[in-house]
Amino acid sequence: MSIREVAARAGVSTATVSRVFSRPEAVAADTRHRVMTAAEELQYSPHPAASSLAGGRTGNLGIVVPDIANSFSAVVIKAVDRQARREGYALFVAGSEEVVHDEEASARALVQQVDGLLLVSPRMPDDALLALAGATPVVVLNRLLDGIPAVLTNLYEATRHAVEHLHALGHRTVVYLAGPDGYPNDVRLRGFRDACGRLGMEGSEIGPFAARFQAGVRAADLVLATSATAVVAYNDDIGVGVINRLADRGVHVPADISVVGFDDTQLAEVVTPRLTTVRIPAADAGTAAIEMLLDLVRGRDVTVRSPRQVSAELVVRSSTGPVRAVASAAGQDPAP
Amino acid sequence: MSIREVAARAGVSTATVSRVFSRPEAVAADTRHRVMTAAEELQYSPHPAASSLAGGRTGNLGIVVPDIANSFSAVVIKAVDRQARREGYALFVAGSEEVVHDEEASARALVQQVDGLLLVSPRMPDDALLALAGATPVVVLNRLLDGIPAVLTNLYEATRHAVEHLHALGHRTVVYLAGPDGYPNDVRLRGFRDACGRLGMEGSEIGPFAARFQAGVRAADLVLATSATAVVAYNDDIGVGVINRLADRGVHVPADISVVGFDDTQLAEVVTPRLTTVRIPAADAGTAAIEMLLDLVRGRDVTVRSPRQVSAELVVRSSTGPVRAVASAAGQDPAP
DNA sequence: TAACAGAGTGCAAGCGTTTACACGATCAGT
DNA sequence: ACTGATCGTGTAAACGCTTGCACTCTGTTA
Repeated sequence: MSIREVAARAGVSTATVSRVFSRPEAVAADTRHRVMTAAEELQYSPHPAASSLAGGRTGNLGIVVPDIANSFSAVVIKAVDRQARREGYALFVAGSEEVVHDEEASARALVQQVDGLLLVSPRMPDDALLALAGATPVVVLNRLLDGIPAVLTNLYEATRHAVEHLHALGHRTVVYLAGPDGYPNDVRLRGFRDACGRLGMEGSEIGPFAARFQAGVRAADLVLATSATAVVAYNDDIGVGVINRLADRGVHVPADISVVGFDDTQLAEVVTPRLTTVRIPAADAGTAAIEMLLDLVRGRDVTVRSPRQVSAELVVRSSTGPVRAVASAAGQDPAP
Repeated sequence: MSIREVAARAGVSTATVSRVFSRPEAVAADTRHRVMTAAEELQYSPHPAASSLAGGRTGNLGIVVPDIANSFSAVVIKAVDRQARREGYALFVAGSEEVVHDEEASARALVQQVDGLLLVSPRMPDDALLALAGATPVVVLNRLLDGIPAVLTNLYEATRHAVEHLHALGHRTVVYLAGPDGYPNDVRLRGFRDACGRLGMEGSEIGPFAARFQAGVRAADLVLATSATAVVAYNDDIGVGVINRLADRGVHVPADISVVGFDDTQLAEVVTPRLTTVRIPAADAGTAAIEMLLDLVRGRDVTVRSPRQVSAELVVRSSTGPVRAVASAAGQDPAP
């Protein structure tokens, strides 16, 4: 089951067999057929480790994400896996569980056995990132660093839209529930602050929280301790956690408090009330990233291209509504 | 940055350097230190492809799942990834998107570059599975096949409990919404049928459906076309889809129809009404599977052990309730 | 003191490919 | 008929590591 036995059976040299598998068009048609039948009869297929060693290409790609079980990551992975397989690559996956050290270690471990690496919302220091990018083609999703090809979302704008939406509903005091430190949180936060500033709203922040349901549950009580009438949560999981806890405490959404999330997870469509959220097209982002990576791997584009944008947008549902008329003259509630 | 340069710098042979990295205890302490400092100064680390080729071990594990973005799969992957990294293995992930051919192809592609393979709910034919298992250590999750180490859930019993629960609530006509063909669906179905038979209930089946929210939405209308008062859905996604659509059609859960799901996804706790569901401890299952696999890989246990069980259990929430008293004598509703 | 065990190290033969280079054959252009 | 491309194939040297075997030392044991 090595190349030699195929070569012997087909009456050719190992070089020819090798070429049949790597550059078939460089081999005469009849020779090629002879080799291929021999290979099939022997159930031969090239040994990946040997190919990598000799050829320098591994045929593998790698992706490292903050949390595999997180819906956003999972969808990205799925899209990437799909595309990778279609292009004949196998995919390594590693989750950093949000700890920088593991993230770096995973990436470094992978770098030797992949042809390219995709980093999702990486939190490692700039120089670590650059070092990786020096060792293998790297594309990042959700992070901006000079010299590294990136896929970004227009989350800054989308966050502003979310805040404007709340403003339009009459909210004037609003709180942002921060997620784990890093680019994705930063850009939301900037968008939030800038929008609040521009619109003259009173915006405050609590956190950081883990990007999970339970963290949202916990956050809800902190929110109630403020005078905010609306909350912008780092992601849907947190947002839904907030909604749940608010319900337990008898606070109505959106009548008493409005909630908006991020990601447009399946969750968002399914909770009661349905969650207003900023949709981030995870699958598109994943696909865009893997495409850039493949271009890079194949050396198609040595110049580092400008970051590619996928566009997030606010999806308005039922978890946001007009602020309760506290001492307002403009009461417009119909009598029951 | 090859072993030779490290050897030269440390004044030893390449064999010694190799041993320092593979069996450090076989090298004298001072030599080891010399080698390690040399390696660090040179930023050396062994080339995986070369090690695999020469040593026959890859240091990689692989997992193939039906759908990466599905919450159950994602949690399994997360648990497996965690454990694998902890043990020094890198992890390949492949999603079959529920198509048998892709599943087989992925598994076969991986088999050459891993030391062991974990298949989650595989649907490939028995002989394909056995062929794989002949080529590399294989553990399956959610499938039973003689000679292949497996991790199973006591889903048969748990399904029975679900049906008994419905029976106790007075339901007599119940429908099962099937998921994709395969072991996981089979065992639910058997449990369902047997329980219905035993309890004298009228049980029917519709499907198969894709294991997704939208499929559940679609299924809901089919359910309403029957006279069933309760539905057992293949998983939470479908169950939640059903609930959603029923709500849209003005049918109340659980007042008019009861719904139970499987998996105890985050979704289940968050929808309104909260979903009664059979909890399958995905993380435990993943961990158990990877542990078996590692034992196998390390040759600790050549005898194929009996399938390991992780235990599913019914979690009763608000989506199941007493059947509506149609023409029953035992009305017990308090007047409003 | 001889014999021997064990620890530590080096030598060198692989592991299964890829690919630069060389070679012969075929073919077009002159 | 001669030159030079072009095509198809073979030869053989890597690629970077592991490991069986042999060797040299130190101790131990008798």
